[in-house]
Amino acid sequence: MTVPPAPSPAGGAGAAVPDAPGAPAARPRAAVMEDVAARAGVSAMTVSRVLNSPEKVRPETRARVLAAMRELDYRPNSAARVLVTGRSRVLGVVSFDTTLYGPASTLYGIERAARRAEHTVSIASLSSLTRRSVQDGVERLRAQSVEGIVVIVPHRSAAEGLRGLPPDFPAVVVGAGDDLPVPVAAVDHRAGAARVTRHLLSLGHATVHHVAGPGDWIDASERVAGWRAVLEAAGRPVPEPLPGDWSARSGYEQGRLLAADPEVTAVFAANDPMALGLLRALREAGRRVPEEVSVAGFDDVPEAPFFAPPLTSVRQPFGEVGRHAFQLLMDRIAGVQGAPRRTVEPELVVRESTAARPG
Amino acid sequence: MTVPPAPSPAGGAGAAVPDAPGAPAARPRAAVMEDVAARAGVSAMTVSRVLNSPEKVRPETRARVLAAMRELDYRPNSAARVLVTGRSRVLGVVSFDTTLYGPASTLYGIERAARRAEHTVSIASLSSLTRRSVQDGVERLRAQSVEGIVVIVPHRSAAEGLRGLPPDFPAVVVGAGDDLPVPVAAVDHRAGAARVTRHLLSLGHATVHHVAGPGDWIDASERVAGWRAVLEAAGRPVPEPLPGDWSARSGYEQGRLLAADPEVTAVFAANDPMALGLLRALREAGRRVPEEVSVAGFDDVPEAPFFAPPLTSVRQPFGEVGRHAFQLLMDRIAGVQGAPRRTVEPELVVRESTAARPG
DNA sequence: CCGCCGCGCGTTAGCGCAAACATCGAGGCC
DNA sequence: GGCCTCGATGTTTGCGCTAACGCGCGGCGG
Repeated sequence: MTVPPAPSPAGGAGAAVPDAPGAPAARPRAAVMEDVAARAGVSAMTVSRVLNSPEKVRPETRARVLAAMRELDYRPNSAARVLVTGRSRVLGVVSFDTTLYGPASTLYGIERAARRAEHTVSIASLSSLTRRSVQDGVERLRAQSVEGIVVIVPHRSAAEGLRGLPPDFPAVVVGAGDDLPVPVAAVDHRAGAARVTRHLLSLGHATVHHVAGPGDWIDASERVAGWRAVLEAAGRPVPEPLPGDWSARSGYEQGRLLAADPEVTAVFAANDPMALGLLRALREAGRRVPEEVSVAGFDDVPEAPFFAPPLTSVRQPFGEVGRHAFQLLMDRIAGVQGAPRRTVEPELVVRESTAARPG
Repeated sequence: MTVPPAPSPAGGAGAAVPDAPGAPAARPRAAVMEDVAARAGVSAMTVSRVLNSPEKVRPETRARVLAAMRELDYRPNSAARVLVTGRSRVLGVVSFDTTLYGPASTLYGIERAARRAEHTVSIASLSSLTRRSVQDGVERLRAQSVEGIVVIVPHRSAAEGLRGLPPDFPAVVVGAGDDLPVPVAAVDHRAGAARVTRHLLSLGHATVHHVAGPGDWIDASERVAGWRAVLEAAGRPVPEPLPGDWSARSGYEQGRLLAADPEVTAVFAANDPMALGLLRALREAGRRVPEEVSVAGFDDVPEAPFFAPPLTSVRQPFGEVGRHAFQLLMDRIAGVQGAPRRTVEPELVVRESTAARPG
């Protein structure tokens, strides 16, 4: 590819043409704006304009410049541009474990939204859930000159870690508490939990047991709150929620306890992996689902329809949350004040793991 | 030019002290090196040295400078630094769907390794698997001045999309074919598939059926190859592999076909979600696992031990692969030539979904 | 007592780009 | 037809930082 090496004897200048015909060439320095300008016979400023406000350049000139860019395989130096404009078009995402379905999906949604808006995403994952660790993650990203940050850490530590942030630094939180001075994009976990609990009650169950997520995760406590509210409103006994850690294993362990209690006819697990563990424990204990015990989860992971039995769950629109988070962040960067909250409703998906109460 | 607009009547200096006591303060411009220098009573160069080669600055001076930094909440402008040094300490990761367990885990491994080496990670996900799309992802990252790129796209399109890359651009591929001119970090899928196939044969099965991943995914074809090789070496019939798309649904659909065939006593699914679908199909068809049919998966997702029954699978050390990818990339950036290949062996994890052949 | 060395710090220059202003020619207007 | 406008391009400047070199001063050998 690429046209002749020498731009011109007159325009001499020529810094670096990619593939010199002669020798093996010791890494020809990448073309810069000046090189393009020389080749197109214009000034560097015109090249810059072609990039940033093409309508201000006569079509003919523009074409010459674009051709020169192509020929030299020119790519703008983002560092220089950021230095002078102060805008990096990069945003940071702080997350805990991007291996979990929820965070991974949200991250994915953010990234897609960012891509559409011609931004890129840098990530910082945390090795622990402490105030310090969150601060550190934010710091790592700020050091990279990101324009703003999305924090996907639905954990108390996020709120704490964010307190120190300068109030004008653009940050958005996904799914965290309501006492924060930053915009929040969230799923209404409380409504989702309420919905699934009501569903179970409507099937005739006297009450619903709950295997909760870790208490310091905000999602987890919201789900507990939604579940509890429905039980209380219905005047049903509220069993002590059993603590889990989101893992299938913890669901399994709590499931063994629950399976031993013949009173238990309906269990709501705070996420799908725990529900899966629960299903295994019940099966091992010889308690049939849903004939003897109904089980519901939360998240609606893609595999939920294939559990044994297919799992009733609450579908979280992670992609949408990601988009909202991105949009809130862009608004914030654009100078919109305040701490708005965009909440989306999750959807109950009823499958075969829940059924009428036995007897 | 330069030098303080108002260095000091006293120690006054102050370009931008974060919290001016007076008015609401219209966003006090962030402190720059010159501000720190003024406050510490040194030149900007000394401030720079404190950051980059502290041993060249007398401890006393260094302490003054550090104090000034803290007082001004100074943070170096990365764009300026990148502009002048040419090094960004950012690397890019191109991935397809970071929602899938494998890519997500690998990304996570890379990010952890990068963090330890004080690098950050930018991501670019692809909306489709085509040569163009991969090129585009790479391009987006290059435009951000990343120092190198890891491509987690174990798909034919990755190889194609990478061909156009300048040979000296640092790039590393995770788990893709061996005809690439770039370093590769991979799991030995072939060995893993062979291992699980041998395991099934050793249980007395006459042959092993296979639900494969999409043919254009390199992992998928490697697994087919490993499975096929073992069957052929053992002189067993090689059934036509059934095509899946990695999803539980596709495993389910192929499982319905397999369940209808009484000859089928052992099935190896190319990943765990498909194995899960398979399990459901067999269950629905009344074929018991493992008594009548043995099922094995690949990946060993954290939930696999809680499937019904707990799934025999092949554990992929994604974290290790991520670390290798990062290391290869760093070597490459440091100038190491060649296209080395770091392969890790996956491990067979036997659980209850596989058992001796019936009868 | 002179010259040399090297430590510790300062000065200069320039990375690549875009904002702000300058320039220049072609019309339009009365 | 002089003057003003306006569109298209050029020139200057500086974003914040670090590489490269310069300089003064104290110590040390002869």
